Amino acid sequence: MKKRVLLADDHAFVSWGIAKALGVLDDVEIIGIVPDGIRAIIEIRKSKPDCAILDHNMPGATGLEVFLESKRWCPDTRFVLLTGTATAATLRKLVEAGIHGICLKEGGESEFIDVVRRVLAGATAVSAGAALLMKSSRAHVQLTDREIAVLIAIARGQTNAGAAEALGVSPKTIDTHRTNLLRKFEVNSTASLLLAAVRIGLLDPDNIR
Amino acid sequence: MKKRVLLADDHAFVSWGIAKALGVLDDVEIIGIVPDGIRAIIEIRKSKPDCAILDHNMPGATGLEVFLESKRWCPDTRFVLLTGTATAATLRKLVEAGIHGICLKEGGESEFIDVVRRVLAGATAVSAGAALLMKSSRAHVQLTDREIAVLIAIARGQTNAGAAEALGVSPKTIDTHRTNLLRKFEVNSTASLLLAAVRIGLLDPDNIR
DNA sequence: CATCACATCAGGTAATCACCTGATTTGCGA
DNA sequence: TCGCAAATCAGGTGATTACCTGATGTGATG
Repeated sequence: MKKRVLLADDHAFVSWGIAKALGVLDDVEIIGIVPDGIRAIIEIRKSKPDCAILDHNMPGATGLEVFLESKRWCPDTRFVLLTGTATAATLRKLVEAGIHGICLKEGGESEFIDVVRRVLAGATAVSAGAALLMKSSRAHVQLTDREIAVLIAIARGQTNAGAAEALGVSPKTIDTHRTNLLRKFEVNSTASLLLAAVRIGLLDPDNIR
Repeated sequence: MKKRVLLADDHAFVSWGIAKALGVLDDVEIIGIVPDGIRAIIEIRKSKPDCAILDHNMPGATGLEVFLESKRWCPDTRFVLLTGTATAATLRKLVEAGIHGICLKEGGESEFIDVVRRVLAGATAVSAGAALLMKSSRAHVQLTDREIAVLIAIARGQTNAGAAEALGVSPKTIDTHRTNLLRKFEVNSTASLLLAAVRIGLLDPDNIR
């Protein structure tokens, strides 16, 4: 009985490469290839594959989102994230969420095959590059829920007053959070604050509003 | 005589896929694979390949930069850009600079092979997806040199006064440029301005300072 | 040569931010 | 129960931004 594997990557070229790479594993059968997060969630829930290979940056939903949603419906499916652009923060979230395998595209195809093989065998596997990235990244800024909410409001172009109304608090509260954010990020303007938040993967410029 | 081809992509997994895809072309020989823009420039200049396949987002130098630098030394080398993340503005710059082939990773491997084949035959080729992206992108904001300089100063966290000193003009001039930038981007805060600039690929959050 | 975009700068006003001290409440873990 | 972090808010001050009108010089373009 072959392992049924689903691929999700918005770059068809990469999907093709993944399929080609998995060709060397003779107990693997590709049962589907989808180009975005939404279809990944739908397809995983429908076909309940033994394993899903997910990209992180996809239209519709990120690999992390696909995993969090899908594991509730398919607890037996094993998940491998294969990404080229994830930040250390994202990788940590994935590990905390209990993903089975992580692999960077920086690593070659043999590293990837190795991770998939181990995950299919029931283990968890993190490629060397991904492990290094998580370890080496400097202590990242830790924000509270409220601070993140304020950050997003600011990213939307809201003033203190606007954000206050949106969050149902006093403008002075927003002011406090804003000042705390500036302190945490060690910057001196809201403009730099947003740039710093984008840099560490906390904000996605394409995904505001 | 086989065509000598060089690959440049920071994701070894993708390079592997490219090499695998090019395997179907029996007149192609991969003479090297490099993981960043700097080494791409060095290697192209040294080995003068018949063709170079370049990623756009690489450490060291972008595909565009590699092309601009390399074509001066190797006018006979043909260049193909294969990217997953380029903005329409970047693609337009590449076309203007006279690159021979452009292909998106969204397209499958057959599309890529097709582009490479045509470029090797002496033609120029732009994949369907890339052509669509360049056409469909909304009229992008056109900034003057000075506005870009001010934008970068702001991104560095400078105030009007600081930027004025850095650029050797009056703070009032910075104020004017800033206001014009807000108008051009149709936003109402400097914070949103920077986010918008990042979104269209004008600012790289990882590359400030 | 007239026009137009670009860059420069001034003066002014209202809004907003940046930063401070200080205080209260809530909930969680030692 | 004793902190302690998080979230809430006030009052205040000075810096900075946002936006306006208007002016000048310059270089390109038709």
